[in-house]
Amino acid sequence: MSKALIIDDEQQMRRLLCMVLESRGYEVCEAADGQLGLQEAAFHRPDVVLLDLGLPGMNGIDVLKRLREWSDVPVLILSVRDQEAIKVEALENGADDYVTKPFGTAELLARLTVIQRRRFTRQSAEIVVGALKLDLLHHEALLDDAPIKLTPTEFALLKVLAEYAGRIVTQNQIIKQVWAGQTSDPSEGLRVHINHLRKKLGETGPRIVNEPGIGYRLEES
Amino acid sequence: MSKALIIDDEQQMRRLLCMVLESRGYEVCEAADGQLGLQEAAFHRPDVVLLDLGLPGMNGIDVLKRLREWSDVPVLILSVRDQEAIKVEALENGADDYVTKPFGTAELLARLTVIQRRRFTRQSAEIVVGALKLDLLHHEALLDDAPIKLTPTEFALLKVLAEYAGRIVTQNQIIKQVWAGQTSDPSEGLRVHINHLRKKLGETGPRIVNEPGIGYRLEES
DNA sequence: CGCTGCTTTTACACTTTCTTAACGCCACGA
DNA sequence: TCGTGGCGTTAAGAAAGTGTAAAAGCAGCG
Repeated sequence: MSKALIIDDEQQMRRLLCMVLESRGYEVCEAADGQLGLQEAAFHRPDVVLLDLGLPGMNGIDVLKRLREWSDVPVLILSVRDQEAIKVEALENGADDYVTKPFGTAELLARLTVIQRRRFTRQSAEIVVGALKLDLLHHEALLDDAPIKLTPTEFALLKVLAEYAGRIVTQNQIIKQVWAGQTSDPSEGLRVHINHLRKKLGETGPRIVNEPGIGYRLEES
Repeated sequence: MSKALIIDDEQQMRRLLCMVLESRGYEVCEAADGQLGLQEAAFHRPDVVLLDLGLPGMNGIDVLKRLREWSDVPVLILSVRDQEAIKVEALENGADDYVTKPFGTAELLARLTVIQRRRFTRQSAEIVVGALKLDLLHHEALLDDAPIKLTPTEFALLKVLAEYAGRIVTQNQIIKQVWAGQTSDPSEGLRVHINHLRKKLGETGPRIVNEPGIGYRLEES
């Protein structure tokens, strides 16, 4: 049985979600604001979190960031419509998916199932892209089963690209995930690290393709 | 069942619209001038409003503005030909679309459906229009599930059009959203980017239709 | 203190994208 | 029939973004 945590200030919404989730066998706990939500998450260790972005007090995005400092729990965002920018920001900060209020219960449950499964598969300690294998446990990169030497920054960068292999990763996303919480502005230096990575990946490994003005994409060669 | 409110001073027109709408299952109420129209809107809370711009007394635009002070209800403008300036003004003041008298009932009903649908279908960071799918998170455009390469400007432009798919977007609205906060005046260059987009969308994708003097509309093909 | 490995900065050539301008077309009204 | 205005199309220069190399900071460590 999975444990779910609901973080939403509206009691009505909490009750609705609670009923829906319990009817599907979830064990549910609730929190009425971000502060409480973080405490509950730390205490109960839920298997999935439903987070309302329109919280009073602490911003929903901030709750997400704080949560992501120590937890990989799947997070489903609940947001009101017409907040594209905020939704994208939430996804870039580690949210797994979101639904827009008002939502159907069928859709809600479907998305919950998907993000729990995805998180489970993504949690594997290896990421394989063609001839490249990233061993997250041992912090090791293998190319054709031969280890290649990567600096910490290069490894983090390649990890981000490999997680979304085949898809575009925005420069903002890269910077947020690789240089999280740092003061310096590495936007210029990103190009240099990409350059180093390309050299180390050589001909046989995946290619790092640039999408001008947007970001990069890792492609099997 | 949806409720529709007709605001038009010509009784003949009201009767025609009434018949068309009722035959499609709408519950219809009517108002003969702007003042009454606002009262009816407040009282009956219609799901869609059909507003004639050529009203006696209160200007149609003013009715729209007053309505928009408290309501998001979709508004379809009824206007006569050769009033481009007024149509643009209406669209930029929150109208959702317009039809030009005389109009076909098929077109009228189609537009009504489109403007009512949009408000409920934005469920994810994806926008889907026929064979086209925009992935806002990954800044990626898919046509028949195959990625197509768009420049940043093209992507932003297509995003605006796709958000309002089926409805008209004025040139000003486009420019405001795509070139937000920039100094240069790209009003001339808009045509060029539209041209590029049309080529990349090809035959299978949605069509970008021009409404002379007003703006553009993205239509499923 | 100087070495070493990593990161960041700087500089410049190169590529892609954006803007601008020009021209032809078409619909419309005088 | 001829202007006129709005649009589609094309080409070229301007601007922005990218690849690459080299040097300059910046820790840790003998």
